[in-house]
Amino acid sequence: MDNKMTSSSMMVVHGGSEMDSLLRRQQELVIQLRALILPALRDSRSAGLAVDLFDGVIDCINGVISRLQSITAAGGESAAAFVLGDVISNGAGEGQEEKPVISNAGQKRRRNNEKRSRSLVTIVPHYDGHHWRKYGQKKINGRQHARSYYKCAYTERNCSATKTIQQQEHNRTLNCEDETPKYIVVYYGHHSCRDENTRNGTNNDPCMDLTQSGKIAGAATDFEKFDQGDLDMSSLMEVFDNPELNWNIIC
DNA sequence: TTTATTTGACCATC
DNA sequence: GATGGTCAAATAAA
Repeated sequence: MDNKMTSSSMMVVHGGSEMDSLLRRQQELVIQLRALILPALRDSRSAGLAVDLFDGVIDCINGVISRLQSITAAGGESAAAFVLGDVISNGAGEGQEEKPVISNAGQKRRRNNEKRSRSLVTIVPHYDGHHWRKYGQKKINGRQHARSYYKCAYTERNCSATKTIQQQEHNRTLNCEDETPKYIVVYYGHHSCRDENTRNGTNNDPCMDLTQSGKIAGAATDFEKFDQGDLDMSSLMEVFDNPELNWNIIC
């Protein structure tokens, strides 16, 4: 995937911050690959398996980053300032500081950022293997595009997972000159509906049912763009190598 | 008729 | 008071 990765393991001892950046880069690439592959998986079982695998890889990377942080902190070396599990640190928070919410009182309150699981930038924000229902849209102060709010379509299963999608603004000063719209997707909470199916020993995950519903939050148009038949690695690499797609996450 | 989306209002937090 | 997150009625689409 990235040739730079092959030599990264040699930098652990003396290059903590460099290792950080390499790991972050690896994590970004995995997340991008996840966003690319999931739309092409028509079979819901395959999509579910792919989500599990990708999440497992991402979690492993997070674990390594966490270990590395603790090592560099103990050694007095300044670790790179990034948020674990958050690919686009600072940017994903929309300028908000990560402050814990103390009170649980009241139905409507600002989101508890501690619930945030992960975030990413993708050109296919609706394809993450889950079935979402849009429940709101808000114009965010200082933002060109409105933010959309989604929750898991299976809230009757006590699934509390939510996500927000916001189109990323063009920033030509930072080498983002392509016209392909990108979206910042921030995930919150946890898919308990998925756990339920896992416990039952089935793969019939309603969250993963990408093919049966044609109304997955604006998915149809995006799916047509990316459903080009079976994937093969050579063509996949061509996509990544395509400068027009500009796979840089942090712009 | 059912289901999903839109949108204004409400509420919590800053 | 400003802002962001959520609710719920109205509306649109299948």
